[in-house]
Amino acid sequence: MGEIMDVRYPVKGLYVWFPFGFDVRKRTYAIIRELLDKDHKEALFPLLIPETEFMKEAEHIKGFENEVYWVTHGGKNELDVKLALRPTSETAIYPMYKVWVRSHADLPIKIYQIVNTFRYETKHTRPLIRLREITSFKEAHTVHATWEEAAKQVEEATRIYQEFYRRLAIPTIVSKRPDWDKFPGADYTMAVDTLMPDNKTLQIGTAHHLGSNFAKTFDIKYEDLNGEQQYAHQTCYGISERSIAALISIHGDDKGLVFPPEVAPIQVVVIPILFGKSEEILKACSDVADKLKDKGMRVVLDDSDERPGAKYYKWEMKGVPLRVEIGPRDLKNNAVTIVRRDSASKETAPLDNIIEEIQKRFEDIRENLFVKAKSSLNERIINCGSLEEVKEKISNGIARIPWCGERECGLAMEEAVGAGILGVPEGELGEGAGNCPVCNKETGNMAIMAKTY
RNA sequence: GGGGUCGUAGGGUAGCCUGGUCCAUCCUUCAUGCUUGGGGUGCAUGAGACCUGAGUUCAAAUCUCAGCGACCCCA
Repeated sequence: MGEIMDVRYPVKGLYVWFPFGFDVRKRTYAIIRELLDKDHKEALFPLLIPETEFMKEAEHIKGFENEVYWVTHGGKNELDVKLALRPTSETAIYPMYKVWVRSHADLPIKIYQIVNTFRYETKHTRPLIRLREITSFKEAHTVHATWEEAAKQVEEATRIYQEFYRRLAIPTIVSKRPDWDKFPGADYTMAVDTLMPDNKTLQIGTAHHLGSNFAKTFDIKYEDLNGEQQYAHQTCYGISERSIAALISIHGDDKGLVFPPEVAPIQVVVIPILFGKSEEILKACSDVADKLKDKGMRVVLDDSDERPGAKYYKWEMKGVPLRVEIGPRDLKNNAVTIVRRDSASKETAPLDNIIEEIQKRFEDIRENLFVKAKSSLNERIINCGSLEEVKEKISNGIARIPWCGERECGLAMEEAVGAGILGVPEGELGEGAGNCPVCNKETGNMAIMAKTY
């Protein structure tokens, strides 16, 4: 973490991206952009939202009004209409959607933006996870003709997010949030969670079906094929720098950062092993570095005069996926020594074939990181038969337990355990057989519970 | 929401209880030179700090109050 953010900024909940961390952010967000750009357009809406728009949707207001920052003055003059710093952009975007949407031919609209948002968090703030300025909020807002199309888009959103996280080698669980935990103003919320090393889950993506709730308050209507005015149906879905919190925490180890090659600011470090002065070895090292750079790899040649061991620690801490060492022994064999950050394995590879040797390992590393993280997550999903058992084991991971789906039962479960219900996960994880621990009704739904960030 | 602990160089700390011995300790870091070189080389020299404000006092890193900030526990 010390490499990524500077936590010394003198305002609570605001942090500074170091250039190194920003580099990781840039490469991470390039992936989400790549995935979204296939089917979305990127746009940019204002940071300031007039109170008159912000206060239109009752549920939405209830959900956010306690954490809104207000701009009340322009210079010394008090503003007639206060301006909110967006806590999220529905109320900035939807007045424009009202203007933009006229006919069924205008639909669907799929727009995203990557912006900062502000929330006056009263709980403990932490870098990348709970912020007063979310610096990297990727929010998408879509408009559709029908509820069903919007529902499909929510599915598409969670699919995109899972693909995104797979690229980062982060395993995820997708579940439908319980009704009491959905986005304010939504019909329902799908959430993407992952499990952190301390056994708490981190919500790293959400997708909300807004129905026509916002369309009604913001008067977003289209003329259908029959010439009738219809309310539009909407979705929104978001990802933040929590994705980077997960990236760092899940792969990192006691030696420091570990990055999948795709997002690593430095992918290869070349370290010469010198005895006395050796032009020959330095030359071989810079040749290798140049060769890799020509292939577009991000390479550093560390020819500083620290001892090799000191360099190893330094670059390991920075999460460089591969280290290439060249010493007299290697040179004699026309070879290099390649050390992997993810597995610490030390291998000898032929110098002539260096590019392929490196590329092959990049792919292995991403795969290995994902497999490792996935099995670590799976090992910490604990099947439980009773609430007592959940309570006992919840600090060891994610508890899986039957739940009838009723609100009263769910709230009672959360109360009894002192942890949240994430929801009923998609796929096998959410399917099973048993009895709800509260009402004892038979059910095929398995809920997951966890301590959350 | 409630309770608690804390703030000393870039990072980690000693000193605070019992005010003066402190132009503030040690480790790390950084700079320079020599030395060294397949997992944190050694030596020398040097650089760098008492969160902010008010108060008590002859005297404040140390005591009091407030602000800002950090961390922990409980709901």
